[in-house]
Amino acid sequence: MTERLEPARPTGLRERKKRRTRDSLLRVALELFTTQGYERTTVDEIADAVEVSQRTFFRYFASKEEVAFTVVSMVEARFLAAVRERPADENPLTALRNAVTWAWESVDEAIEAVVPIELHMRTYQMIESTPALLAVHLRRSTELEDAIARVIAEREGLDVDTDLRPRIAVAAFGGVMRLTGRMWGRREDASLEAIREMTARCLDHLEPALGGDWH
Amino acid sequence: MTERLEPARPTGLRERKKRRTRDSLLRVALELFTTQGYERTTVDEIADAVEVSQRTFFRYFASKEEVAFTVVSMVEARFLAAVRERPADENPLTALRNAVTWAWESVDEAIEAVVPIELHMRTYQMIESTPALLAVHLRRSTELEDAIARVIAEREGLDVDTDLRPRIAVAAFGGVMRLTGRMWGRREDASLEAIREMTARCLDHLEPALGGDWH
DNA sequence: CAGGCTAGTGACAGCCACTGACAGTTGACG
DNA sequence: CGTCAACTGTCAGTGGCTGTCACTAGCCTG
Repeated sequence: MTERLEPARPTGLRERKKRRTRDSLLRVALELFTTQGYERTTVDEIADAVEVSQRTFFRYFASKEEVAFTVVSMVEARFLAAVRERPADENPLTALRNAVTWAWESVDEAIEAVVPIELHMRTYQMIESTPALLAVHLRRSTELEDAIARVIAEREGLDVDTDLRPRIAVAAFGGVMRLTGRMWGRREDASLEAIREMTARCLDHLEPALGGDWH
Repeated sequence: MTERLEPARPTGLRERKKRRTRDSLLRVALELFTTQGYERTTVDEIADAVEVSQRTFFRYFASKEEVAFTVVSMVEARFLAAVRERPADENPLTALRNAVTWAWESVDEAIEAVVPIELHMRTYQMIESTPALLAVHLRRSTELEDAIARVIAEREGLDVDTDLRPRIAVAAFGGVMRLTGRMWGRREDASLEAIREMTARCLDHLEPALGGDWH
């Protein structure tokens, strides 16, 4: 959750070199993951392609998994920040809704600053379709939701641990976000308009879905 | 999801022997996991304690993870079955609610047939507090929720893939179930009455949590 | 700008989860 | 009782990941 939103500008020669190897590792890894599959890609392979030792790979990324989630992390951090900055007079669900709308509007450039968007989209699909990664993705999502629930609770002056509403609302909201994220990864219709409309439609279904009779 | 609810009665000597080693592996593994921690327990250790080869361990359990989730799987399967058997005239949320109530009433004996309940409770806590296992647990939970959503959709004569309400309702419900499960694992107050009351209270909060104003 | 300091690296050795291949053992069953 | 198939052990190997240690190259101070 304590994630840099933007990569810091490098200063010295050393820093720049580090940044370059890191970028290379990231890009090559995602490229290999998405073309051959996550499990069928070995860390050695990635390291070889970038011409560093396997050991060096692990100095940049704590695990093979971590590479896969690097970009996702950035996007999540942006969303969390967006929620934090919503004016206090919006009610919870509205704030979340506006935050997600804002986030969607600016994802593209944010991502492109690190890797080609198209590569990230393929990565997202890969995460969703690789059991081991999906599991981690879900855990990360709940961590994010937890952070959001805290923000919401604070906005409303409630205690997250006693009042269930923040967590419940955020959990429901999180479900919608994962759904739209998946759609975006598939890009069946990935225009901003479509995503926004989709998100709105899902959210509109939330309340009625919990009502008594569906007919 | 295609899980035996009850362990089948063994017939021959061979079968019985198999069952015994499996039981031993399971019990010893959970015991070690919960006392030393999951990561600090090696498969060799488990195998040695049961006096079989490591290879044999992997013939009974596909992975180290799988052992940890053996009992959880059983409980989940029971719940799913309970949902399936709810009379068709109950509305979705009521059906889920009654299913979970029924499930809670009979978990204890069901578990005790395989391992001491107290061991399972410790296991559950361990799962929740071990990141790698928590991740898997969440993925498994969504798989279960997916199955439940299908059942609900069918009851209501809806198509899960077009109508969002089943999934949304189940997602929200799933959140509540995980919450109560966690509480039960901790056994702050684990009486059936307390759990049932807790579940009911959570469910009552669902609708209001999604409403506009919380004040 | 020389020379020391240190971050970053490669090479190597080792742990552990997991898998395939092959051979030995032991219940099942005619 | 003998044969067959199931179950198991052994062994060798792969891949993720970590510790150690020596070395090099950027950095900084005098």
